[in-house]
Amino acid sequence: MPDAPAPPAPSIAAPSPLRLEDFLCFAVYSAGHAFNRLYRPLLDRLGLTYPQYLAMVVLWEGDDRTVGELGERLGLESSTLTPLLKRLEAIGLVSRARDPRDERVVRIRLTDKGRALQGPACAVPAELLAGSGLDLERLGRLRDELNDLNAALGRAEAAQG
Amino acid sequence: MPDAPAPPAPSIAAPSPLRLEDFLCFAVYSAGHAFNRLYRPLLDRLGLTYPQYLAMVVLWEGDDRTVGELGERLGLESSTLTPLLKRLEAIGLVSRARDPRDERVVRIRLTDKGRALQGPACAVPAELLAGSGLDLERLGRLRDELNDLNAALGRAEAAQG
DNA sequence: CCCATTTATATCGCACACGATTCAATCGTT
DNA sequence: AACGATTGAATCGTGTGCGATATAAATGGG
Repeated sequence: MPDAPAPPAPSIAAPSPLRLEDFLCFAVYSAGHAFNRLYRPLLDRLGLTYPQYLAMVVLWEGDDRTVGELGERLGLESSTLTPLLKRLEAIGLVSRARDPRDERVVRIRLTDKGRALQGPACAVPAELLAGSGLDLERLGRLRDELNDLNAALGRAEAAQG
Repeated sequence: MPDAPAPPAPSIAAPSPLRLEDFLCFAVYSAGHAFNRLYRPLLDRLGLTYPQYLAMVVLWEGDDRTVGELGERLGLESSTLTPLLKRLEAIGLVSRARDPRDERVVRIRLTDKGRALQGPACAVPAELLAGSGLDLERLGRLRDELNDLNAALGRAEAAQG
């Protein structure tokens, strides 16, 4: 799979062999929406959307990246990133400029305002943690499992794509 | 958490206390995109998008549901579902009709064409499984962990929302 | 019975997300 | 030097997603 129905449900002559709860992909899909909903009110205070926040996290890790590098890190296409980065530019958090050494490349840099947002942004995950009462160690294991899954899905895509 | 950076990374005077790999929410976000990309070529043959496929799975489980019931099951708002269901209607897979007993309610029913799609659709998860070479038992555990996480995130949302 | 409230769906505006395409700049080969 | 192929980003069209709002139908209190 990824999504084969669980054996525990025998489904003897079941009318539908497809049960939504058995889909790993649906669990992932739902968790994505749940995170989005939980992050929204916190990120609203920073004036960021959730994907914009992730892009800023990458930029806080290291400045002066190309659109392609950001896309590779985030798993997004230029057709998604270009408008997103233009919005970050419009609110004054980043600058976008063609690299004079290679005019095909656009380099994304943090502005002072963008850098200043890092402090408040660091508080966000901790706030979420506090509000959820979840076991940190277990969440870490889950994250590692998901990253393994992502690697496997990436290989599957490369193999069949 | 949900997203606290892992303890294993001490980040002694690290320039950024936020590392993308440490985010559970990013692992979920990426897995969602990965599933979408893997499903796309298979679902293209059925003429469905990934969310449309999930909606059809719910309808194959049981027909004649209201928009609200589908939204509850899928975790989607009417503002998302209404256009999606209109597209399913446009390609002839479902019918949408006001309930004569309560004209506020719209009932979604499968057409013959929609029911006929169930057979081919059942093959899709198995195809994905075959193409990925993943351990079924481990995937089941991961799904269960994610569903626990979803429940916890739902509680957190209800508490703070 | 009437009006205020609630409920179910639809509409609108904004922001992803991607595939297909386009365009300019660079690279490779000759 | 020239030109075809490749690369990096942007653009376009389609389809989610959601919050805010709208609308119509049902409900309830007086």
